[in-house]
Parts: sequence; C-alpha cells; structure tokens
Amino acid sequence: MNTLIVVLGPTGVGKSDISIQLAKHYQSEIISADSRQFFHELQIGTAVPSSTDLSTVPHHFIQSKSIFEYYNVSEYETEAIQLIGELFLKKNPLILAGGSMLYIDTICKGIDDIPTVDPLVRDEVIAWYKVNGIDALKQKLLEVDPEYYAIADLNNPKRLLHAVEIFQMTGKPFSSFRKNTIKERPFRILKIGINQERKILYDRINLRVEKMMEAGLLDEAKAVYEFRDLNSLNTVGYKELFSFFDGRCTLDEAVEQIKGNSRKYARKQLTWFRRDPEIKWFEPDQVTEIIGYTDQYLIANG
RNA sequence: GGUGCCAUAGCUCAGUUGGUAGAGCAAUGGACUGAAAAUCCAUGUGUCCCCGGUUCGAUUCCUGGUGGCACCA
Repeated sequence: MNTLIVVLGPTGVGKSDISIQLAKHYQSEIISADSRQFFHELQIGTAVPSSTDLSTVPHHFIQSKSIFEYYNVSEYETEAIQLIGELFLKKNPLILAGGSMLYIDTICKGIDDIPTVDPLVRDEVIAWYKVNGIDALKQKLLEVDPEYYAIADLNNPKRLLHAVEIFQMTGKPFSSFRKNTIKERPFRILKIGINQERKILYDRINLRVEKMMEAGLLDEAKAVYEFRDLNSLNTVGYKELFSFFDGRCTLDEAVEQIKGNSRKYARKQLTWFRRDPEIKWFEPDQVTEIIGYTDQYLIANG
C-alpha cells in the first residue's frame, strides 16, 4: 500500500523546506494543504515557496486558483484525493504539506457529504440575520434542528447561519447530514509535525513579516484592495493592510497587527494539532531524523 | 540648582471622594464538518516606585527619598 507523508505544523516553522527535502529524497511531489497558497493573487503574504523550489520539486494546489473563484474544503477533498490517486500510480510516497488544519483532516479522514449552500440562499439568510439578530437566529435553529442546537456553539453566528442555510435549502436539518464517519483511504498516512520553542517560532514569524514587507506585500495588497470583501481576502497579511488603506491605522500598526495575528494563527494551529495522537513531532533542524523515521516506516510497511 | 507634573499588569493607560484595583494590546488554554490564515469561547495577585507619618485601615492623604518628563535658571 502507498504512503502519504503529511508534513504539518504552525505557520513559519519551516514546513516547506522540510517537505522539499523529503520530496527530493523520495523523488516525489508535494501536494499543498494550505488554504491561502491556492490563490495566485496572494503570493508574498502567504509565503509560497520560491520559484526555485517550485521548479525543483513538482507542487500541486499552489497558486492554482483565483481569489474570485468560490472554493471550499469539500472541493479540495474531491480534487486532491483524485490527484493523489493518480500520482500514486507513478510515485510513492507522496508528500502532503501545509498548515490548514481542516484541510489536512479532510484528506486524512474525509468530510461528510453536506450540500454546498446556494449563494442566493446564503445572502437571504444573512440578510434575515442582520435584521433579526442572533437571538432570533438561535430561535430559528431551535425550531428547525433541535439536535444541532443542543451541541452548537450558540455564540458563533457562522455555525448557526450554516445550519439554518442547509435547512432552508434542503428542508432537512443540518444534523441529519452530520454522520461523522471516517473515510478509509486507499493509502497509509504518516503524520510528521514540526514545532519548536515558542519564543523562537515567534521571532521567526515576526522576521518573516518584515521580509514580506520588504518584498512588496504592500503593493500586493493594494492590487486586490478593491476586492476586499471576498472571503479569500479575509486573510492575515492583507486584511490588516486594508485597514491601513482605509485610514483606520498607521502602516506600522498594521504591520504589528500582521505579526500578532500570525502568532495567534500559529497558536490556533497548535491547539488543533495537539489533540491528534498520530502526529510524530520533530524540530525544524531534525531533517536527518525525520528522513530516518520515514525511511524506517516505509521499510516496515513495504 | 529651582518649580511643576508623573510613577498602577509584559506594554499603553484608567481608577479607588481612604475599605488592597480594571480596560485595550500582548500572552496562554479550548472549540471547530463546504467562509477554516475564517468564526467563536475562556483565563488578570500586580511589592498600585521606596522609607516613614496620619488612620481601625493607605495604592489613594502628608513628609522625605529615588527615577522619568516639562519649564525656568
């Protein structure tokens, strides 16, 4: 059976370098699990690998979409699983690298089959919510889906909205679609986590933001500023600069916010990854140990 | 050297008409099923600059000191 090596970790820890070294070692290819590096309009601010790296090792799902396309985890699951199947005909192992927690889990375990919400329904429900408020939204959910109401995060409008949207569209409660089944994949999964001392990670993140600014992040953000309402632009590194363009803060403040939000994101990623006992953790400078570990696994599992 | 103002959480500051204190930012933990770099929840003991005085009680008022800032010399 083939093996998918998953390289994950907080933003800025050095996943890209390690996955490139692994890909070179196995003469393999990299599938990205990064929900913002998909978009070719966002390059500097999402820290996509350098063009040299991209030309040495084949990458997939990097810069392959546009911010104007609607995209979601489910579509990613379909496309990525199909691609992985095709690549396994020629190469093994393959490398999945990225930091988007939900996207990684979706490749590893799958996601339930829930209908995609019609944009018109979404607009309608959001408009209703804006007029009637969160309490009315809760009440509505209680009426149409008491089962989900019982477990839902009732302070989180996005969760409630989605459940109501699904009911509005299908006439069935959201909870009826939530099977929580784990899909068996036709390949083995080996999870490698990269992490390091918090202080060092934060220094790296802060420094990386400075470098992004030097590399022209401001112009990159300015180029997409007029489309700021797109979901794909609700992204660290861009939304803070939009605030600056709006005159709501100084450039220095915006840059500090990018650093702070990047650190927060790293923390959130670690919170998610921490509960996964399948992850074997390494430090960024342990490439030799990582390759030793994956080699050993591949030998043991044929 | 003189006068005035300030000294409270890692940072910026609020506040206590005397009953030992709280915001924002930062930091930390958690949740997460088609918007996920999104969205949501939780966590604040700090010699209230130091010595002394007044007081039942001082971070708060008073004397002195130390440090910072401003103005005058």
